[in-house]
Amino acid sequence: MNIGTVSKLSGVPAKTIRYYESVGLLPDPVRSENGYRTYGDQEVETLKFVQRSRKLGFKVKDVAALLTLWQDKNRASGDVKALAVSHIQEVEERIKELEAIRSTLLHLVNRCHGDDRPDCPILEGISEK
Amino acid sequence: MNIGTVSKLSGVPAKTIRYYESVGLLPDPVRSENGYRTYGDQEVETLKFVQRSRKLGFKVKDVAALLTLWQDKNRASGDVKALAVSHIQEVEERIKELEAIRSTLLHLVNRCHGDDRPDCPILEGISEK
DNA sequence: TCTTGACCTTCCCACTACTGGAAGGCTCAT
DNA sequence: ATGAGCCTTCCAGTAGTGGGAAGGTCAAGA
Repeated sequence: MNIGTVSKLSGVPAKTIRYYESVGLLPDPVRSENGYRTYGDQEVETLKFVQRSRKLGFKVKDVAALLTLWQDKNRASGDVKALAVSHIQEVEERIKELEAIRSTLLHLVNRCHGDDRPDCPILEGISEK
Repeated sequence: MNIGTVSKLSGVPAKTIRYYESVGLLPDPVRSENGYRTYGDQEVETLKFVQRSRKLGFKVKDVAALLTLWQDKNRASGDVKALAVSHIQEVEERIKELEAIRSTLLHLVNRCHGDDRPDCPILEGISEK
């Protein structure tokens, strides 16, 4: 399988696969005689795992850790849980920040008539706060 | 006022002020004979405005637009409102994404005993999903 | 056989919004 | 004169791609 095929099967763009390889998330693949990267079914699964981890918001470095644990049959599930719990906390913090932003913006927007007049509580709110 | 003073008064790091200048968010300041950037009280206010806009999650390009509107005494408040409303929508979308992530992770974490055993529903959940 | 198109390769630039550091100049106090 | 603490510019790096150039490879059709 060449990189294009793996890309289609896994849903990860070829560019991104090469990037993951360059930062050490994926091992250097076997090359065929013409220099093309060659992959098997296993790599498709690995990439799917990476893709899903990324979609859950894990950073590439965290994914590297998860991947190691995933492939380690003697792993301790506590290690994985610790990673996930810490990530949940980050996500929750981010949600709180965004909700505070949302609330402030909604407050400002609701007081702005939003027509052709220059009077604007939004700008005033930002500049006086 | 030199850049260090403006930085202290506005809360924006000197490095960041130079960066804002380099990307055109701020105009080139007057330079004194020795080449130092020279600022007045107005610039402190501008930087505070920028700082607060950024904390509300507006991108630098959006801040540039807000800044223009802020300084335009003939602006239409509708223009500002449109920017803010569009930003609120982005924020709300991001919140929804993060909440979905949070919910998935919580679900996985709750099913993981998290001890020394290798059995791990989190990794299984990510790889099978 | 030649050519076209679809692959693949590496390399570099751009993006966001800074942040850090190096190397050097200026000012003021001691 | 020397040192601290400013200031200057420029370079590089962060995360995770996207885009594109320049070139090699391969399979199929005229």
